[in-house]
Amino acid sequence: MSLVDTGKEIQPLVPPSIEGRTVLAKFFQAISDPSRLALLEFLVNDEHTGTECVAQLGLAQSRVSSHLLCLVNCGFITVRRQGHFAYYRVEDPRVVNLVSLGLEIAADHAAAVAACTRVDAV
Amino acid sequence: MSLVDTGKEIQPLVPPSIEGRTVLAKFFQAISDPSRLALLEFLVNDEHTGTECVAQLGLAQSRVSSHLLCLVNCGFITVRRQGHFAYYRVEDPRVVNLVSLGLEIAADHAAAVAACTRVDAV
DNA sequence: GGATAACATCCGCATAGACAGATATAAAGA
DNA sequence: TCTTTATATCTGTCTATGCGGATGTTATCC
Repeated sequence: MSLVDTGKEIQPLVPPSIEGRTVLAKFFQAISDPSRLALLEFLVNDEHTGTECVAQLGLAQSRVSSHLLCLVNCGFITVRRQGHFAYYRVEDPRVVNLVSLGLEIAADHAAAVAACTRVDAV
Repeated sequence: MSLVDTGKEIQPLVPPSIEGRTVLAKFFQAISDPSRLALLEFLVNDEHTGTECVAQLGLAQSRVSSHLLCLVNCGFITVRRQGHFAYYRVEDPRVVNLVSLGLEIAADHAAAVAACTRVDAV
């Protein structure tokens, strides 16, 4: 039951339960980190191994591995294991739409977003 | 220049600069909190004052005020000030599409998302 | 003007999470 | 088997951020 484009029908935008909202919040949190966004960019057009992702980001291998597993768990990328390699890539086209739409909205408010301290305005 | 539905053209999904990715990450982080998602749900069909939002969420007024300002800064809701009241609501229809699409994808991976510790898998 | 009400900001606290380094696991090759 | 390589997990540290309470600011009402 898609909630997209339901027009005037009053449907819950987010789950009414605390559990449901927590899951949705965690889902969005997966793409709330510059390193994980860089991984999405790197994996959107091509499949890459974990080692290639480490080289691309320049972060510790342990950190990149955790980021990749997080993105897999939350459904942003898939992993294909072959031998002792893990090949990651963005497979769900909805992910591209989601991030692109976010970028489009964020671009309209870039200055305010950058200035937003998010909690306890300085 | 919209990046949505560019088909096969290779366009950056996320900004190539660290600054751009940081802004996009902060933007998504605004909807990475159950309380702020509850506010979006509350404000998507009707305009409400800050006091009404406090009553709806059951959190401290200071906290709800910070959440609302965060959502305003990041472009998720708008505020209309009249007298000593502030009326908030979701005005940009893209916000509804963004959150709905997120919910749709998250629902397909709900169990894994809930289990995801996001960092340092237990 | 003084009191009240609505909202914003400041403060300290507690926890979540990003990070690097060390270690564990698993597969491939000598 | 032993070594090497690729990936995953564990540990400790530091910063970010959600929280309530206190205070500041502005507008309305008496």
